[in-house]
Amino acid sequence: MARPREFDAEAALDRALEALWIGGYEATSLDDLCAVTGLSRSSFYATFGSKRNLLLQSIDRYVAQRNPRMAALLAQPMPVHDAFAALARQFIDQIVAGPGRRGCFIGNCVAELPRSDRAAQARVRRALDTTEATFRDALARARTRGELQNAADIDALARFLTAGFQGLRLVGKANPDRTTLEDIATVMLQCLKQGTADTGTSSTKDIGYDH
Amino acid sequence: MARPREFDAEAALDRALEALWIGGYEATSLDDLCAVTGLSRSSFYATFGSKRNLLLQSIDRYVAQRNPRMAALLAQPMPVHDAFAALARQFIDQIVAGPGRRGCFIGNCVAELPRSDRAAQARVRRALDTTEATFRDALARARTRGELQNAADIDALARFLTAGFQGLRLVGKANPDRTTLEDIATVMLQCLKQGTADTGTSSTKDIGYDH
DNA sequence: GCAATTCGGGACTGTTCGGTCCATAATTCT
DNA sequence: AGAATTATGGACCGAACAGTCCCGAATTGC
Repeated sequence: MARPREFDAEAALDRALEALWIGGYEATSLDDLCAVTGLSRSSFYATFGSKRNLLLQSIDRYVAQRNPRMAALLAQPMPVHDAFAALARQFIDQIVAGPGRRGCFIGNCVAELPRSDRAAQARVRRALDTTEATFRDALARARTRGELQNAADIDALARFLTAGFQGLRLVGKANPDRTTLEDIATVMLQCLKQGTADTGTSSTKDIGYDH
Repeated sequence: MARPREFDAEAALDRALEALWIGGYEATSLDDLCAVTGLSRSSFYATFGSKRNLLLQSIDRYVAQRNPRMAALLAQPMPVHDAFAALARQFIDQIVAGPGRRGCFIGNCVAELPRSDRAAQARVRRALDTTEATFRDALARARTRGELQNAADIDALARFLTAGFQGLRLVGKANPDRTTLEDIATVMLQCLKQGTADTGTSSTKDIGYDH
């Protein structure tokens, strides 16, 4: 019994997320957000409540979009090391090509948002936890496949990889140099190499990048 | 032949840097900066030129202050692994205790500053290069001491550690949990363990944290 | 087609932003 | 002492900020 809304709220959220991702929270104005979403101010407030609320929704949206894709990539039938190497390669490709040079949205938020903003801090923390859990699942599956020593601390590895990828993407944002990023990834993923170190191809450099 | 300035420009820069570090660039206003430095607006502009210029100076100042301290710590007479573990421990202590929960100023800048800001991007990139060089020096010295296999790729290790510490501090800002951070550090520093893996105490967990 | 209801454009608000400017106070040299 | 010079405080500027509001337009059920 009323006029239906003329826009797709989810699509608007996606575009707003992208704007926040590229520009940062503080530096992106409401006018910017309205322009990129195509919404008027009233529609914006009716849909998202406030700029801050949009940020929180954007964080959730980012996780909901990206995490499944990452999980799917890691679920491919290949050794864990290779799976994580594929993930690293994907990030590196995006960074070098350009579109990935905005860093990780979560990482950006962690860096920019003040400690005083409890709600936002909780969100980003949960986002990092989600990544960590996804990594842990992949590692646990690898262990049941016998790829990791049983002694291997899956929790610690997952945490390390979460931080490691954040570091990779942060450095990549400042310095989008393929060689540098591949160096980082190579050493980072050494921790996933088989315990039997004499596989013949275990130079420090070799994780499958063909350069 | 004129009235001397009544404040210490360097001390003012230090306090301004701290404010930018805590609050971020966009979220810190000129009024904030004047308040924390004690300067009036005119003195501020006479000294720093502009807010943006202050940011650039702050980045340089941060590097000039922190890097020597880090280099000194890594130059202590101990195995490289232990030296880097000491560095990690220091960061973790600061994060858990509170004052380190602002993250790394350079990392924050990388995350917040837009790609379009070429000058600032160049500065932070140089800052990361400085860290990398400091790490590389420490690793090179370790190699001459015979602590690393000659095959070890010093460059790659230095780049990895640069990214790794950034990741550690970023995660620490969002999740200041000692155990999590020690997990990250433990795995991260595995790459510095002696090639002879059977030193008896080489569980994944053990890098000297006494918890 | 008419009443009810909701949407959306954009004008509007008070505040804060980065930056400028000037009158005054403080200091030095002669 | 007085002229010259410079630092300082704070008033001031136009622009941009996040958020509010209202009224015309559009769409529904009846």
